Amino acid sequence: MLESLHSYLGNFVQLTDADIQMINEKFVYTKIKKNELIAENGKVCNRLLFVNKGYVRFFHFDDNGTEITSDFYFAPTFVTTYTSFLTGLPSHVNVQAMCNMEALELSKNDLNELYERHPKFERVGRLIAESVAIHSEEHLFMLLNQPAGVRYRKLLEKYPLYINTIPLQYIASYLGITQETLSRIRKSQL
Amino acid sequence: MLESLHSYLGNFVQLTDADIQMINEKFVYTKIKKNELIAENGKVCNRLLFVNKGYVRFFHFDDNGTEITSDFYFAPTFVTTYTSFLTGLPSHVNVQAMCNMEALELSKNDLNELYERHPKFERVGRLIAESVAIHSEEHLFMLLNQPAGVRYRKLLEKYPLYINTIPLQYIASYLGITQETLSRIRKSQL
DNA sequence: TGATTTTTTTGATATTTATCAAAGGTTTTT
DNA sequence: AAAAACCTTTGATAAATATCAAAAAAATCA
Repeated sequence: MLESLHSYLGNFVQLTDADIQMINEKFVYTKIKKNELIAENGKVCNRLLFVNKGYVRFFHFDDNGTEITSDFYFAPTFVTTYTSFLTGLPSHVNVQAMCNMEALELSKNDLNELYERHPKFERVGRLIAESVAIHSEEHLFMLLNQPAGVRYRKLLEKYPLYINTIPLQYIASYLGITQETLSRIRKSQL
Repeated sequence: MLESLHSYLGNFVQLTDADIQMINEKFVYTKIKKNELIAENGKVCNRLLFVNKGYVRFFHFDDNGTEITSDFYFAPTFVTTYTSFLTGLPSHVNVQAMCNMEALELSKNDLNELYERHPKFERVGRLIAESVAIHSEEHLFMLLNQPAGVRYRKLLEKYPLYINTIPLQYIASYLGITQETLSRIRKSQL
């Protein structure tokens, strides 16, 4: 578990033994059950989780009360409600574990302490922020001006391992369509 | 111009005289004409611009050859094709100046030198990356599962000063609709 | 200013997608 | 294994949006 985190961070910067020790001290092992909410609408999110197995779903309710899935993050990855965590404002999304998961948790205070103590972590923070920005830009591009069937095919190409295991209802709103429409698209593409 | 950059950066970190001098040395003044491309599809983008007046438009062509506007950035702001600049891969978008603009330019090499020399800039980089991530998440949320009229109204609320001055054709694809539809929406909301 | 080009609007029609209701499947729970 | 809960599919219809073509309006240029 910790090794998985080390190797994930190793993609961004080179870690010394001292760094690794600091990491091991700060991150706390947590178990999260399937469907549990990692972050909640209306509450400030002060957690940063490193998830090394499974995936999470981001969702919220639109003006009509319809549940909208806005994002998925697949392990190995950091998970937090980015906007809330960064700004300290209440989150407008929920984050839900889609499987029983094990994770390593870091509080916002501890993260800031890492930032203060070592510029290397500042760099990790920057690189992760950059990857988040790229991630959501990709989602954006997929949504813009392509018919739903094309969007679905692109999603399949991008996450071939996952899409067929995620309940259809969640994928639908991620693509900006209803479940019924996605069901028909799937059928038509067999 | 430089003062505007200092004050913009001052929102993120406290700058010392030495920092300011370093900034003044690295950033180069540039003029950019209306409609000029700041970055181009297929080319690697190695520029980071600080724009303190006007705004830029991001666009690309979809599979049918239709031009899609994917983003706007309004001064004062940094502008770059984020993904290309960060990854070193060719850009898949074009960035176009929407007015005659003046800007301060920083090369990727100089930026990296700033990062190496001073962790403070690493932090600025992180904070800017974070704000970019938030920016594109907001666009994403707007697109997800709301009828076009609602999306347009939200856009108006968010950028009241700008939307009425941006040519309608560009706003349309940003909202994920055609110009004709946007024209009708505008009419219906008078 | 008048001519030219670009942008926006309008109309008619086609296509895509949503909605609502109900029936089948699957999975989970007891 | 049966019951309950949940998820997916199907059908009929309505609503939203796209497309194509042309006219009107606005901006730019000579």
